[in-house]
Parts: sequence; C-alpha cells; structure tokens
Amino acid sequence: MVRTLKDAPRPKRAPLPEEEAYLSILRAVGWMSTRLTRLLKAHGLTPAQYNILRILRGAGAPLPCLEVAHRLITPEPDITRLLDRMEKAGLITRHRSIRDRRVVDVSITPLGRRTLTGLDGPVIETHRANLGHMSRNDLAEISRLLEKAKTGAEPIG
Amino acid sequence: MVRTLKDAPRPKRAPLPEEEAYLSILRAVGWMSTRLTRLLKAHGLTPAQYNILRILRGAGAPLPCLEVAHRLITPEPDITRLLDRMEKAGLITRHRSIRDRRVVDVSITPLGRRTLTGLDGPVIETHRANLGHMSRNDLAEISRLLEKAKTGAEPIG
DNA sequence: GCGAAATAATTGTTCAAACGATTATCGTTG
DNA sequence: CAACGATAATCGTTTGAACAATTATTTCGC
Repeated sequence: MVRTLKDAPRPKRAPLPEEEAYLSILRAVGWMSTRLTRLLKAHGLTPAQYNILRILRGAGAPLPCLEVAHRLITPEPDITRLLDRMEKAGLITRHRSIRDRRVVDVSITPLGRRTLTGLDGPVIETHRANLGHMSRNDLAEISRLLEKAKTGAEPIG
Repeated sequence: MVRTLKDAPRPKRAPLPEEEAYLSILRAVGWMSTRLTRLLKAHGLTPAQYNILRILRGAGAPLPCLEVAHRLITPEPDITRLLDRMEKAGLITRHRSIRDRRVVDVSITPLGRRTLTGLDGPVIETHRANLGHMSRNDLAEISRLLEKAKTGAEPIG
C-alpha cells in the first residue's frame, strides 16, 4: 500500500495502559457474551430476560418491578415493556401489591422455572467453554482485580 | 420477610468460578462504558461511531466498509446504516472504489477529525477516572489474563 | 389532615439494532 | 466467453432500546 505524506499515521503516542485494559475487557465480554447470547436465543430468551428469571428464582419470592431492575447487571431503562414481553410469553406474572398500590410484584411462573431448569446445564457448559481452561487462581484473580477496579474508581456522577 | 416452604431458595450449588469471573467482567464493562458512553453522547457520538472514527484516523487512509466493520471491537451487523448516519452528520464520506466497484471506501472528514481531536483529552481523562487508580502492574495483569482467556477458549463455532 | 415532594410504574415516541433477502460486481472455471 | 459461485454492500421489515413525559400512589412537612 502506498502511503502519501497526507496519509501517514501520526506519531503514535504511548498507548494508555488504562485504555488497553479497557479494550481487553471489552473484547472479553464480546466473545464471551456472544456464546451465551446464542445459547439463550436458541431457547427464546434475551440475556436480560434470562437474568430476570435468574433473579426471580434466586429471590425465591415475588419482587417489585424496580427491585428486579436494580438487581440487573446491565441496567435496563425500560423494564416495563421487557416484563410485558415476558408476561406475554408466560414466563412471569405481575400483580399489584396490596401493601403499596404503586408497586407491581413480579413472579416467575412454572414455565419460567422450567425454562431456567432446562438452561442450567447448557449455561454451565457455556461458561466452561468460555473460561473452563483457566485455573481457579486465574479466575479468582480476574474477579479480584475487576472488583478492586470498581471500588477504587471515581464514583460515576 | 416471611419465607414459606414453597418460596424457600433451593440449596445453593457452589458458585461456578467461571460464571463469577464472567459476571465480574460484565459488571466492569458496565460501569466503565457508562462513563465513556456518556462523554461520547455529549459530543453527539455513539460508541460505535467513535470507534469507527478512531479506526479511520488510525488507518490513515480510506478503508472498505467491511474492513471497518471487521476492525470494530463490538461487531456491527448493519454497518451500512450506521455509516449512513455518520455521513449525514458529516463525519465521514463514502466513494465507490475504482479498482473493485463492489467496494465502498470510507474516509474520515475534517469534521470527523476535529471531533476526534476534541475528544482525545476527555477520553483519556475518562479512562483515568475509570482505571487511573490501578497500578501499571494490575492493568497489565488484567490485559494479560483476559487475552489468555481468549486464546485458550474453545473457538466460537 | 392537607398540600408538596417523592416514588413506582406505565406510556408515547423516536431512533437504532437485528436478521434475512436482494442487488451489483468480481473471480474462476469449463 | 458464458455461467456459476463468491464477495461487498444495501435494503425491507420486525423488534427492541432510549429518553422524556405522565399517571397513580405514598410519605413527609407543617
């Protein structure tokens, strides 16, 4: 490829270590979630829907709408319509709370539970395909470093 | 909170270290990209648009459409309409290649370049706000572990 | 207890993502 | 050189995301 002066890349600054780490994290979440998303999709779920089912099963009791949203890793700005779709799909039900009539309690249905149960094995397999080759120590180190990164970072205004 | 038998959480399996690491990565990319996305938005760019501008500036020459898409960290299934918007915003231009008339070469415009220049400082500041408190070693370790994770993982079918 | 501020959820609307199908061009091969 | 498959990009359509504004209910201050 011919390079004219105009095309010449500017003198490269030293790459910022912070940015390099960020890009590594971005790449990692990219290929890992690709695999997981594909699996979930084969079962008719989006990642957010799967996570909501996991939250509801883990809680073991109905949860208010906003509480569900708050527990999601990836923040969901439009929880209502997401729950709409899940309710239409028969994965959850919603009922107005009696104690506070502003609140809508969300429950997982037997179908939602069965869907999760059918996914438990494959999800574990997927995580193993993603990271199963890493040592226990490496995995712990990844978690430790990233948690450390978060606790030490400037709070997000 | 009252727990009935029916509601009782099932006996907790030992948490899968692979899943824990994955969740850590997911959380990390969440709060980091929140900060960066907010900055970019204040300058009228989405993350994908910013990355495309970075790619074009870094290449120092026009790139084919698909080559741009291929270099993106986050895969973009509809590069055409993304470039449509960027062209309408005056950030890039497109011209059919003469050597291969199937190809459309994408170039960054002076406006796109100025936009990037104006972002260079703030972006660095953002990365420092995200990870500036981590030691050089920790940052290198994060990158190393995540690259290792990718190279050792099963290929994504 | 009454009005103001706060909270929970929904809704309206606009815009972008996802996915498949389609068009145009190129390379190859018989 | 004509036809076939491969490749680059675009387009059609459906679905979901993003953001602001609204409604309904509660809580708090006075």
